Amino acid sequence: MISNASKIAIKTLAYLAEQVGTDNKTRAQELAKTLDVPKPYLSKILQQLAAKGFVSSVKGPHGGFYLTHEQLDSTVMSVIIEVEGKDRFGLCMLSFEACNNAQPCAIHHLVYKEKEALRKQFGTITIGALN
Amino acid sequence: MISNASKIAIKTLAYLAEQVGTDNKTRAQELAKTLDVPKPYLSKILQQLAAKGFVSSVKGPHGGFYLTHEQLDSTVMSVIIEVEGKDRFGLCMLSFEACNNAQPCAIHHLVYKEKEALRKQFGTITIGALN
DNA sequence: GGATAAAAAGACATTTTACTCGTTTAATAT
DNA sequence: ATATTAAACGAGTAAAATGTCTTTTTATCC
Repeated sequence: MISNASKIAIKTLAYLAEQVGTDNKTRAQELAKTLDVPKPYLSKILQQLAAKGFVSSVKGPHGGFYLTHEQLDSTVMSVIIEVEGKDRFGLCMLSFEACNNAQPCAIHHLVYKEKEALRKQFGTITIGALN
Repeated sequence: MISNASKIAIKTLAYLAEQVGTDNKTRAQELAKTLDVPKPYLSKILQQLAAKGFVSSVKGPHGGFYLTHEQLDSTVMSVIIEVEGKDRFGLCMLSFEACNNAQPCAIHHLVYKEKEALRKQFGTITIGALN
């Protein structure tokens, strides 16, 4: 229901959230091993997230990735949207432009409650609140 | 949340369901135009569905696609699974093998209710009950 | 300042999904 | 029977998602 890149992003940020306070940075190498995802792909995603301020990083010896307290407050939804470039949960499941309660697609009434609920959940929960 | 092929399949079957009783077959040409989807792609999907008995077809002049009364009873879920080859809604959103209430992933408790609800909706609703 | 460690950057490869096209097969009407 | 119509089949193309590799930059330690 979300892309692989989103999954990796969420897993990684959830893991880094647990490390906040320990004054530890975590290398991409280690993250990849711990989370069992390909390191180069993970790195690419982390770069994108770092560029947009969702995660912090330092280069060089003893460098790595970490989260500030402020970064714990990003919502999971904002992370997904950054990674995927769009809000899957806001779109009509059959891709009708103007699908709504008044002009519903064939499955609108079947799914809109759940879709809205997921949207609200992801829009409310923060990285820091995971786990 | 579902593939484009699934969307096309659902739209098409929903449309054909409306035609049941009129003794009309609908050509791929016409379906493509009405539903505004590429005809060759639609044809391919319909072939797959026809091979598995989700839709009926006749070749030649005045041929086309149609649904029998029995075919109205296929669930939307079974159509999605046929087209996509898997059940997206049954899988963990973070792709953890053994994700469940006892051993939840980082977002399990955030989404499992909605995921189960969608699964139930799609598993219950039939093509004939759409619209 | 030089060696080293680690992220950043960007080009490249693979896989999956989406979509197209040309030919064959089968049904119908005449 | 033959022409016509429309689905079936199969190969091929395009785009997006996924994943890899190499080089460059930056920070740190000595």
